[in-house]
Amino acid sequence: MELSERKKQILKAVVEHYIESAEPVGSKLLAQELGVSSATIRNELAELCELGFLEQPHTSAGRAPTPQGYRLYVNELMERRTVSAQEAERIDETLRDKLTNAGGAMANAGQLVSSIVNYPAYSVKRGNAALTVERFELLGVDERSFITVVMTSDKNVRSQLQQTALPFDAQRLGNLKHLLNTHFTGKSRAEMSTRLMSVSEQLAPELFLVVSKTVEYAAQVLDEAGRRDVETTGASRILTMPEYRDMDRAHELMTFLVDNKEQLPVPEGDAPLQVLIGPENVDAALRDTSVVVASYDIGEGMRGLVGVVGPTRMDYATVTARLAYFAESLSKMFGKGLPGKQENDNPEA
Amino acid sequence: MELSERKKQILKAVVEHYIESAEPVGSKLLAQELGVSSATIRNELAELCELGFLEQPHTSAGRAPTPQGYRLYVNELMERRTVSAQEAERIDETLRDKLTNAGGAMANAGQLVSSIVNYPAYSVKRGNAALTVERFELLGVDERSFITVVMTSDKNVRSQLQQTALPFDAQRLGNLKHLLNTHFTGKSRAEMSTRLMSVSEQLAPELFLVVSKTVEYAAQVLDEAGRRDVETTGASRILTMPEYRDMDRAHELMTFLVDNKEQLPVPEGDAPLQVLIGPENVDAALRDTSVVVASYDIGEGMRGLVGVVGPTRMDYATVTARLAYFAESLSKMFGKGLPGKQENDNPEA
DNA sequence: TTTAGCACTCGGGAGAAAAGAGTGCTAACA
DNA sequence: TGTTAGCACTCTTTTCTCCCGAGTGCTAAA
Repeated sequence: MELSERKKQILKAVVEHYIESAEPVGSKLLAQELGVSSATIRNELAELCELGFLEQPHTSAGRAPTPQGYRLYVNELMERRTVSAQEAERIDETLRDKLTNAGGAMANAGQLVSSIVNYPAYSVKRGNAALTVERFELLGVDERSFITVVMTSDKNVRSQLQQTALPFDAQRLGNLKHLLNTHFTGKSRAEMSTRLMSVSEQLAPELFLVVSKTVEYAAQVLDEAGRRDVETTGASRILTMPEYRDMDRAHELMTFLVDNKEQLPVPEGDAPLQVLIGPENVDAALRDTSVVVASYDIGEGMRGLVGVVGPTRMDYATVTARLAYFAESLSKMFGKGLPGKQENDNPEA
Repeated sequence: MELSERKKQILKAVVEHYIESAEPVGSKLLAQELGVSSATIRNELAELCELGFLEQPHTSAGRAPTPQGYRLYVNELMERRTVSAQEAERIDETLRDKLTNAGGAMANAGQLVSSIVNYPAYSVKRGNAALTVERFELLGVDERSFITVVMTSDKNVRSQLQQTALPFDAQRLGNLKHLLNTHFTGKSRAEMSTRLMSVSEQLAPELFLVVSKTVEYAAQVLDEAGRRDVETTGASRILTMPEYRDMDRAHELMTFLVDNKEQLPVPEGDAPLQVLIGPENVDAALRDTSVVVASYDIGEGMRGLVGVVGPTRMDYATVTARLAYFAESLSKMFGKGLPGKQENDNPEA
């Protein structure tokens, strides 16, 4: 059944007041706002309650939205705001300031979002499990150490200094490099391991030790790049919100954000923006929080993910607008002006 | 004036009870513990109050230690425990588990300590401002991109892929590398900048662009290595402590730990363990918290730093014992079994 | 110097009462 | 038929009071 126009108006007003005050809203306030009597409003409110959009904490209290109420609000009622010029300016500035400095964009994204929307936030680095090593390089340093350089198939480069038990001259290093590049490039982690075993038979033990160490390092690099990585920030912001006056609730959510961050929602589709309200979250610990999550383009067909976590009474209009703008800006930044990829995926000034 | 033996005993008992219960301790409990009458204890307590070691929240309450009381306790009264065998085992295990995985030791140290002592903790990566580039390497990838490898004077290696506007063949790359290694190694950040300017005159503009970009990257690497870096973890642990029942206090400390972590105490001397009690902290935000901070050896004359933050009612005996043991273990791990340095200073399995 | 005894202080908890906010229902009204 | 005014009712929150208990300081005796 479609709600009457007035009911929608009332529901919208209730949601917005509740979002602002965190307190059940009564008929009086609404009456004066909509220009009808409080009795009329009360009739409507009672019906909205029966329909499941509103609820009363107790008999003689005002109404608060149910998750279903928020859902309708987000889907239909909420004005789809775009950020104001000042907000845009502020976000752009934050982006410019922080992102050009050292430090991975992913790690920072959550932090930035959190400061932009004033809720806890998280960012997800999606791992690429299909990554392989594209090229090995070995640079001699002295007799017993050399630099291993590994370039992965997504053009990231990493390197480490490696000590060896036996002396390595330039020629040996060349041979080793050739061996690595012929046997261990373009291989998955698992393939690298099996290949390592088959190679072990053909090599002197001391040499094999060096090969295995180098391959191990490469595997480690791939692991790290392939790992899905979730970072949360701004968890302490919830302490200012009335729903987290209760220490236990606050503590529960905060420890969840820190210790179980891997379980934060990571929607599959490429929807630019997604809102999960209360019980729509699969994880029990999030059953009375809402999550807004946006994806952004990091180039080369890859997408990053940032999300915001807050009470169901979250300011959806503002959060969605700002988050959308943020994701858009970030996509743009990755699209252009990226001269080359660096170790930590951080774009260069 | 030196305190009588009995006064010390009483003070010690008060501190320990208060540490455990967070509630002012009365004469009755102490009387029964020390085998004298409560009246006697009361006299002693009154004197300890006058001397500034104890205080009363209000007239008819028990006594709680003042910072001065804690200080005496830590300096003289506290039994200098060593960790029990189980504790040691647990710490060793935690260390083995976490530290061998990917991820910098410094970043992890705080996290480990926090889980070991059950208070918020922080770790400091001391920057080395005197760092220079020891060696540049350039590895051609294709016509318009090459890998820059930078080895710093502390034998760390970092690398990035770099795009160029004009095509670069092997010979040009060789020249460029030679130029970088003759002009920009062993130089401080500032020197590198001035050297860059003087070099600019002798080079074609397109070539200079590439040089400057590479040098900029090197500078960035030095910056990052030179930056003092503080990481905090476990801030949410305070929410279970009675002194942070008050949301405002909890919020204040938590935001401080997140946003102002650079202001956490970093003692200068190489004392293995240092305790800062309440107002002994310079920072106002820490005036009613205590900090225990330990330094550990990361080899090559460098020292790392880990600290614990908690209420003045911190369990000093346990914390100092565990932290000392942790720092010692960490030093040992860095001392041996470190085959070579990696990018992130993480020891290899 | 220690102890028993006692009057006193103060915070915290239990109720009771009052205040306040908001409701549902009924009856009148346009 | 939808809207409104009025009113009794419900339930929470706040305030006030009272009382209890824990603990003290002081005094006088051992």
